[in-house]
Amino acid sequence: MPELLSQRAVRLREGGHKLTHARLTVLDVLEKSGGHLTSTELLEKVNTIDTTIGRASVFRALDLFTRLSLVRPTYIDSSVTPTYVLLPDGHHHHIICTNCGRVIEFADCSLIPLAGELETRLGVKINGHLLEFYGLCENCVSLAVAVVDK
Amino acid sequence: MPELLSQRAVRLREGGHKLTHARLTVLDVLEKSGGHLTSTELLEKVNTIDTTIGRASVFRALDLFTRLSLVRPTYIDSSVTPTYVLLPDGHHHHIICTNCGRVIEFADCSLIPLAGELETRLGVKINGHLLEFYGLCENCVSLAVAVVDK
DNA sequence: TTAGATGCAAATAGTTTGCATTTGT
DNA sequence: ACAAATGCAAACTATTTGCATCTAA
Repeated sequence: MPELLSQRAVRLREGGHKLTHARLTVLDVLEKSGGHLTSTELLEKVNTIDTTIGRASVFRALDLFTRLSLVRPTYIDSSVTPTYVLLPDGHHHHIICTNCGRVIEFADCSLIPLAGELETRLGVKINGHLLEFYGLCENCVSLAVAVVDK
Repeated sequence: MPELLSQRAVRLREGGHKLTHARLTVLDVLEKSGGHLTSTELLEKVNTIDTTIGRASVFRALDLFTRLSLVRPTYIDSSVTPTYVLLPDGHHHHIICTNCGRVIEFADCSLIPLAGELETRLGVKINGHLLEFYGLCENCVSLAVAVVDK
């Protein structure tokens, strides 16, 4: 357990949730790993730190963190188990490399005006959105160029 | 099984894959549903059409379709099982009513400049995107207002 | 002190695999 | 004809639940 509380731990407490050993350990592992862990990987890492923390608590922590938007499950390529990413701020999107599966996050998105326009034009009320770009990451672009160059 | 082949079925065949009854049925269900089915929902719907189609074939079809980019697993809200969306054929996007499940399509999207900017800033190559808005459709907005008015 | 959280183990859900059989081309 | 795909059932993996106990506030 870390001595000083991370921003996210503070948000946990402010949400009226207890800062338990299990939760803080899960959060710590996520923060140190940079995210993109499957629940199984997470469980393993948590258990190398503390063998007594149970499977269920890890899942319950993930569920809670997701509801609090501290974390978000993502699905890359055809894999079936989600990987969990830390959400640095409330709003970000992904560029997914269709070659190597790498996920790049970016924060800015220019959709608010579009959302507003759709609301007035179609009479709907928009509360959120999902935006993902697909393509090649920097590495895979280079590889593709290298292949072409041959 | 639909009498005339959808665009996606054609792409399947062009990829050298057989147009089997199981695959066409899965595709048909996906296309008629507007997407966002979990594997379990999909399996159920497929089995209301044809009881003899097995679990495994549905999963194998989903896997194949994903590799061919006909479909993509996505996440909405905090649910843990992916839902499968059809990747758009032409260029259009969805507004999904989170209350009644209605899907509204719209064509215009202002993402091309953003994509271009990301390409230069991050060194990636962007080939496509998935954009969905979540909210309330016109009907459900009215209902919500009615409730508030009481 | 006590509501909320936990660990455990058992139950359930979701997915994959091996193999004999069938089917699309 | 025959490679590819299927259905089935069993294996496997991932997640959830019930409950007695513990712990952070």
